[in-house]
Amino acid sequence: MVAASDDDSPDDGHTRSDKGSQPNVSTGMLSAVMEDYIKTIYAIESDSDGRVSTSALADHLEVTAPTVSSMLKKLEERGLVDREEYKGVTLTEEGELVALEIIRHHRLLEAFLTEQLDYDWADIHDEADRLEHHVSEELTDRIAEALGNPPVDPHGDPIPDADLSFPKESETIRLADADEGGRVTVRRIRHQGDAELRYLADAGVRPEVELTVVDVAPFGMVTVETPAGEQSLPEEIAQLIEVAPAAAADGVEV
Amino acid sequence: MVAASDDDSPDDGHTRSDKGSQPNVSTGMLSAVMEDYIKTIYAIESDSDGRVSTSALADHLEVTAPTVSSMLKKLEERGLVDREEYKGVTLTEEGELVALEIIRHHRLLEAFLTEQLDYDWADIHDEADRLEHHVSEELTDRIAEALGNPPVDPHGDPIPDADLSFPKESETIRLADADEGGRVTVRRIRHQGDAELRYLADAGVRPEVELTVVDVAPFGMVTVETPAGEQSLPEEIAQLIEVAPAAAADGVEV
DNA sequence: ACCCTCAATTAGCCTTGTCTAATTCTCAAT
DNA sequence: ATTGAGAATTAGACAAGGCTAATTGAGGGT
Repeated sequence: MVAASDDDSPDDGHTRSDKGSQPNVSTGMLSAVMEDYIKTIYAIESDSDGRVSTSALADHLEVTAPTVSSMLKKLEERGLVDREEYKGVTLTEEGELVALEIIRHHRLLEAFLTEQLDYDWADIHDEADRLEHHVSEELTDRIAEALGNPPVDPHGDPIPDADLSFPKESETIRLADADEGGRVTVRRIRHQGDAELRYLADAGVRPEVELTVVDVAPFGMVTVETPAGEQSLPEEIAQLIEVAPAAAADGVEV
Repeated sequence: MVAASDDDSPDDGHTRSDKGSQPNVSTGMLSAVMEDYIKTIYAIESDSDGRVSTSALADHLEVTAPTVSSMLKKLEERGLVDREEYKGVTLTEEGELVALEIIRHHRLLEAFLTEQLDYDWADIHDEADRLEHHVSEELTDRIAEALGNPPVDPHGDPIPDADLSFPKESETIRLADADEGGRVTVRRIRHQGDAELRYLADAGVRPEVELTVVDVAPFGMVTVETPAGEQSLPEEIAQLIEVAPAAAADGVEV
């Protein structure tokens, strides 16, 4: 009964055949590790234009440069990145699709964890990071449906559609650049680690919340009035918060 | 295990002092593969008393016997199995706890997929098999809570509590042993592959459904009246169905 | 132009989990 | 008691991902 013809387990990146021990090279079926590289290349590409360097990847992925170097060669062979020796890589079209797929998984998982399972907004990253590589497209789509195909995740980051295109984003400015006395709605919180998220969650600053900008100090410290009270935010933090004028964004719909 | 470290010559005490490698040894971090071995050992142990043989594991896991052999040594080192050379293994207490944890993950995931995401009852196995190794205890417990801590999964298999003890099970008999003309409620469907589940799902036979046993043929073919009509089930299938008298099991409580 | 530094790559080894081929052990049948 | 079949284990390889040490390339400063 080993017959199993369509036994697809995209799960571990091991050889899937019976006897022939034929490497799964061809297309499809990336290992979780490769997916992480692709996702990270995409992320770095997104906010620092140009090629992505070996060392930048090594930093983000917390592995050594030689490890990255050899993986980049494999990704190049798979046609997922364009590589120029000693210069770094960029994602190919196909690589970008893979990245978007993973981002879709990740953000929908985050939305699901917060909305259906009552997870704390600032505490969902690790769970989603692990799960994103193991949920099927089927499950992803069902989650999306259960949530009503949300355009953004709990941090306000846009969620690619099933066809992997981003929904239209609303216009935003940095909280650090807002006018004193202005009334704004938090739209998105950019983030890398968990520390800032924790900080903001505790301060009651999260997407959908309306703020009044009380004061912008000379060196960037921003004081805002939240529903929970007044909060002072260091500039580094204020830079991560994207807001829209509260008036223009009336209601809940966008 | 090959040449370097994994020889089990009686008097080869050290060799294990490598500095560079971070031994995840101590308890806690098992690989997904190891978890699969543990889970499978538990499953085989459950319905065929005694030690679990290398070849039985090789069959179930679809790997070769030498692969199993070397893995069993590792599991023994981790204290998860008791191993007797050439005789097979049994789970230690600790190994059993690991197994129960995985079973809890698996069955709660199955329940969640069917109840909250509208998955087809017979189609959840693969998804749960992949995910069970990657969901945290936190997530597992939240899922359990969201479902109201169900005692059984969609196949009627009992779900271990958070403390890993099984809930009390209701008394059942095999459908194949039921009296002709009797009225019964389906309690549980035992299964290994997906084929029988598909068969039964299509026949409208699933847990909670009430059946009337129309006929039990000499060689085991059982004919039942389901809400959807009359169905004839081969003996192999009827043996997988556990039922309780519909009268005795009135309501939902037991 | 020439160095010197630092990033990137190559070389070589490790650990997991898997495989095939060869060997060894067990046990039931003679 | 012996033996032979079949199960289990050992031996040796391999692919994936990782690491350290050594080497090579790219560029900026003088």
